[in-house]
Amino acid sequence: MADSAPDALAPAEWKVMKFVWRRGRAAARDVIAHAAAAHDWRPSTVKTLLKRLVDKGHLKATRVGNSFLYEPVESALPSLQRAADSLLEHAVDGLAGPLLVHLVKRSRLGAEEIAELRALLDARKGRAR
Amino acid sequence: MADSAPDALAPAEWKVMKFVWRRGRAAARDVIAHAAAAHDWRPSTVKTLLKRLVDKGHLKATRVGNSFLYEPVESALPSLQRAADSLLEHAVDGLAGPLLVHLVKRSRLGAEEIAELRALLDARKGRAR
DNA sequence: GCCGAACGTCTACGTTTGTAGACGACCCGC
DNA sequence: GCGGGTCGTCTACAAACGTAGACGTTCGGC
Repeated sequence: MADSAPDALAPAEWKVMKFVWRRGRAAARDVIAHAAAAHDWRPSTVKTLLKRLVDKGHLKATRVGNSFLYEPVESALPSLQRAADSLLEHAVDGLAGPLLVHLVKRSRLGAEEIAELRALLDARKGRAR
Repeated sequence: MADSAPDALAPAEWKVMKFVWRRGRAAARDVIAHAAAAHDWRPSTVKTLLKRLVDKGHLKATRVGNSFLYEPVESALPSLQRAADSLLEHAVDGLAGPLLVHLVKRSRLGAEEIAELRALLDARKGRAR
């Protein structure tokens, strides 16, 4: 059974993870500085979140000197996909379509991504369902 | 101003709302029966959730006899869209694309919806961003 | 007109989340 | 070698969530 999917992220945890994912890895001080500016969080708040994220298995902490270097255990995509899956589970009836339309409208997509999605839809077309 | 978006739904609340959305409206007894079968919830649990949903403004309760008839204040789509928006906010970097790809793969779409999405992507194509 | 079944409300309690202070350990510069 | 600053841990507490029992009210059937 292995460890499989870690616990889902709470909103405040997403914010921390998002920062660490962007950096690749970060020291507490970086996260603290960012969170102070972006969310007006006190250092203690960030420390607590970092610890919880390590406990939950989302971050790996490697000792460096007197402190830790935090890095994501997995890339952002799997977590996003799991969140997306649970979103889809909530889509009643035939709302998956309108929901996708909404998402596409709201997304900033590059030309390549648009092409990829089009290709995917074309492949789906024949054997829809 | 006005009342605007109600609070976000918690996981257990989504389950209740999903049922009510499908029915259009429902009496407590219907929800209780469904939840007992689907989630093994005690009647009290469902009653509490129904009350919280009414308090949060997701359900409207109209007295009918000795009980209430519950119906959604808004259709499922707006709630789903709000959930989708918060999902997109978590999408770091250029992950919106892969995320959409994942969603399209996981979704059961009809031919018409596929056509609509394709048209949308075509329109996006030129002035991709 | 009374009784039982069903309904909604109140209360409860453990867990998770958001937010944060206190404190002891430790490393680096002087 | 010492002191100051930084780090992580422990503790705290309110609010939200998940789950549920107790209870008073009330509607419908007999």
